[in-house]
Amino acid sequence: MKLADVNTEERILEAAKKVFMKYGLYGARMQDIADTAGINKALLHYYFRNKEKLFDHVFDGALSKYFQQMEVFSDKSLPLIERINRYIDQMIDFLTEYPQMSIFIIKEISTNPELFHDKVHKIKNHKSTSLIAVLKESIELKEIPDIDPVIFLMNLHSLCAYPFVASPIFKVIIEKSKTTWSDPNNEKHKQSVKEFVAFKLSN
Amino acid sequence: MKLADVNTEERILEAAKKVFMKYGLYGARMQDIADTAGINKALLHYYFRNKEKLFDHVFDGALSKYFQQMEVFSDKSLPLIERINRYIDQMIDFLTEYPQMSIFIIKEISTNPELFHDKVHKIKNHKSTSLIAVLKESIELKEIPDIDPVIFLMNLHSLCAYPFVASPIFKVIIEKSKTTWSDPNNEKHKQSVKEFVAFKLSN
DNA sequence: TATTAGTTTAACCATTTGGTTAATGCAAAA
DNA sequence: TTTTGCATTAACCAAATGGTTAAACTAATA
Repeated sequence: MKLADVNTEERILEAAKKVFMKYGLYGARMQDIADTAGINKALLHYYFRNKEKLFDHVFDGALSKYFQQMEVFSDKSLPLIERINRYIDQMIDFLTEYPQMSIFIIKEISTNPELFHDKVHKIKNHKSTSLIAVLKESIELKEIPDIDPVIFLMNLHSLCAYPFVASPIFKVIIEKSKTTWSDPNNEKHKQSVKEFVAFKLSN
Repeated sequence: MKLADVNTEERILEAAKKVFMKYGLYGARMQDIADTAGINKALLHYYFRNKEKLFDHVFDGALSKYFQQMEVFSDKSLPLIERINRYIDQMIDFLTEYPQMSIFIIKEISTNPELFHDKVHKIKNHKSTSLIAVLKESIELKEIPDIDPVIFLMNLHSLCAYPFVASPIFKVIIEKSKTTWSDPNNEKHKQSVKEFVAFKLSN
């Protein structure tokens, strides 16, 4: 394969990301993707065969990157709270760079829940589950208070991700309340999540 | 207008809700909506003129209901923490009844951010802003600690809404961690959010 | 019973859609 | 230079799409 090929394929993928992220699988138009990539529409089929396969490619990549942010939970060289704080830093930085990523995943899961179930089992580096196991273990060892690991996990994810997901709603609320608010405020965001962690996990 | 008319219009709206919530404005098909409602497709145009107007009707309704959950923030007969706790109870109950509601709003905002900006200014019962004002006032009166009202608001909404938004992701994580988790767990959810509030707002 | 007004239907329309096909272009190898 | 294999293009296709139209239906009124 020549350099031009790599270029065309990548251009298609970048364009597809943009269009699928905005319109979803069913709302996106192949001609739009071709226009965005600056290529002839037939090339989409030449390189990716059909709309669904192109979407799969994009969605699988997004899922993979998303779950990668949770791998730090398995890093046994770090104490528990440090792993969680690393996750907070990492996830918030990741979502700052790709603000639409969470929304995209959530959107498509909402439309095709069964499909998601299949896909997520194909992700090999699936370390997202380990936080619950690690929390359970630490609870048994009395290193942390007896909390509900599932609730903690949900709260942690919620605090990290939802401000990005609901960003336009918050902007309007803030605007209407005549509050000045500089955007982005990652350090404040990270700090507030870490405070929550400290509150829940300190003896 | 006869009863049959009210019936047809309502049937269309219920069907449109289902289809728009799943596929969004651009992914939804008018024939699908008609099939779901059990009517002839031309009736969609007879009653709602075109796809966009039908969508507007559904989306405006959703937005309105969503923001209604925040009206309790303005209830001056209640102390601050009670208002917030009422909001927590209310919002979580609301999202339990309409689990797709947040996702729907977030999805459509993500696709059409400008449109949302216009629409949200038309909502009359717009009391969502008042929590920030109330928090500021209470901070000045030294009734609560000096917190960042915007961060607090974002965290509050995050903790309430995101578990519903990301429900399929959590289900997979929980399943993979071999944890038993009974669904729905509203009381635990509410309690954990209220604990957060108490943590942030107690002197 | 005939008329009227509103509701519903089936057929139709122009455009769009995802995908196919054959010809052409391009670069590398023989 | 010719051949080969891959990449790209423009035209095409059948079906789907949102929307329109006129006829038929229905119930209420005169």
